[in-house]
Amino acid sequence: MSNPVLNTATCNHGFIEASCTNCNLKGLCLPLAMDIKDIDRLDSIIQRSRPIQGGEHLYRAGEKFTSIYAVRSGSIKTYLIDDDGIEQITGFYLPGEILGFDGIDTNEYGCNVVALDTSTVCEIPFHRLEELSLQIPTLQRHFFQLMSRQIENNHQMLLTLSKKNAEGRVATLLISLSQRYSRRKLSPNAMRLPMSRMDIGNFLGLTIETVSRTFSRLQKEKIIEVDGREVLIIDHDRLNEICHKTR
Amino acid sequence: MSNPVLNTATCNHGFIEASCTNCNLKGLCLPLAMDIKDIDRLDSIIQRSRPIQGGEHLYRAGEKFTSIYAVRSGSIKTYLIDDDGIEQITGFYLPGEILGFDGIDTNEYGCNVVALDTSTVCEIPFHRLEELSLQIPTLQRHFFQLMSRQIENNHQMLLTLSKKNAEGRVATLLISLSQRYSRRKLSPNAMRLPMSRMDIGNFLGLTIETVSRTFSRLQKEKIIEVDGREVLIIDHDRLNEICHKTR
DNA sequence: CGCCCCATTGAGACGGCTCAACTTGCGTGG
DNA sequence: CCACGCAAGTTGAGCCGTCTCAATGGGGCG
Repeated sequence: MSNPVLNTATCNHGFIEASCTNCNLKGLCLPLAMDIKDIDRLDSIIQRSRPIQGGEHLYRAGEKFTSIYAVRSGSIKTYLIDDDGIEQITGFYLPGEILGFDGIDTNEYGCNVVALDTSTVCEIPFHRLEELSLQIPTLQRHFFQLMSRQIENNHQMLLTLSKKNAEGRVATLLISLSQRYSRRKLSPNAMRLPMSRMDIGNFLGLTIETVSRTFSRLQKEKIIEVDGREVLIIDHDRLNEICHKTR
Repeated sequence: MSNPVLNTATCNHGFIEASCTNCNLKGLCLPLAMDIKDIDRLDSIIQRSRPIQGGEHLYRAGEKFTSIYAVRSGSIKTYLIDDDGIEQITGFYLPGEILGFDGIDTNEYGCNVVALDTSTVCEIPFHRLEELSLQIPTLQRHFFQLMSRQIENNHQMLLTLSKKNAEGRVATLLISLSQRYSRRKLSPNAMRLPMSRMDIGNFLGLTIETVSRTFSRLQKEKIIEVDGREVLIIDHDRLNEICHKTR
């Protein structure tokens, strides 16, 4: 179970022993493109905690904003709750991805954050990150870039929700997940979805029935193979085309 | 025509004479909550240019990212173009609002930006703003906050597109515009829409016909009065309720 | 074994889209 | 000054994709 690379490993989610320097996500995550000695400074402010169980909340909308988080293992969703109880999932986060930016403005978290699987996260106290960003220009730059990327992703999502039909939306999600898996050197064609049909439907503005029917249709057309949460992408090219299907 | 407050005024869009210190948008815009001497430092890197005509582009997606922009007068829209030519308006920007954040990540602008009316903008070269942010902690903080706010706005927009019906979407846009007008001490109940029905439909994921019918219905129910682009909000409370109408 | 939850599938309803006709306002040119 | 064309908006009729409601299937767990 213990990782031979890490000399103080205590469990298979690797929290106590972790450091950015030997983290295999450092090429994706916050330390991207930083000097070794700067990574050590960043490392010293990062806190790693015990794993979060699936269904457990990391924090909720309205709580005082203190930290941003990097996903270390597992998977996480963020969601809004409207005045009258309508929920909207605003994103799924996989290892190496960073969340919590939406709390900076009001000093309260804007989203609810819950683990989909058993997950571990790195907590980065924002005020210390801010101080460090004043001292390390590449960190400040990188932080701006991460927020900018989130804005771009949201813009793409607006287009998806506004212009695409059910097939286009589902295909777009699958391609996005596939790309994010392959960035982590995992297979781009075989994946286990971390979220339920309910979550997919909520995220994409569809009912679970429509999501289910769409999966079935894509399977019948031999573009994907689906077995519950296991998805195989058979025909990547056609799936890419379907991403652009409009209403 | 010339503004008596500004001693070198040359036109009613006020570009050459402008400075943050005497700008009546400073309470909304980038200088928010900055010291006077820091505002002067910010001011010194900001460039003001000639007015942009309605329909004229400020920049296009793919061009090299150099600056962010604050709207000084008029109104501006940003939009994406998909691989196969589908356009999605990603935002409308009114005086005091800031755009261009989406270019930081890739060092290319992500959106196309075009003026809806004759407009003026303040151009803020990003690399100089970055340098200044390292020296002025409140500026760095404020910059983070502005990007965070954009992320939060986008999340709200995802909810709107994913969960609301046509009435809910149109009402949400009207309330948003109303709030932004009143922040500028303008009437929250009487406004002239800067964008066409086409733009509204594109932004909200509806056809122009549906937008038009929705305006007509809201008018028949005496919630608003519409005359082309002139809109009066008659019953603010009911319009607020309609914002939450789901599919 | 039986219960519950999640997913799938089918049948019918409905909101928004498509297509088309008509109106209105505005700029151009006779 | 009016005639004309053009762009933008409104309104109506019919269609289609997704939702709603309901029944069924399958896997995990007490």
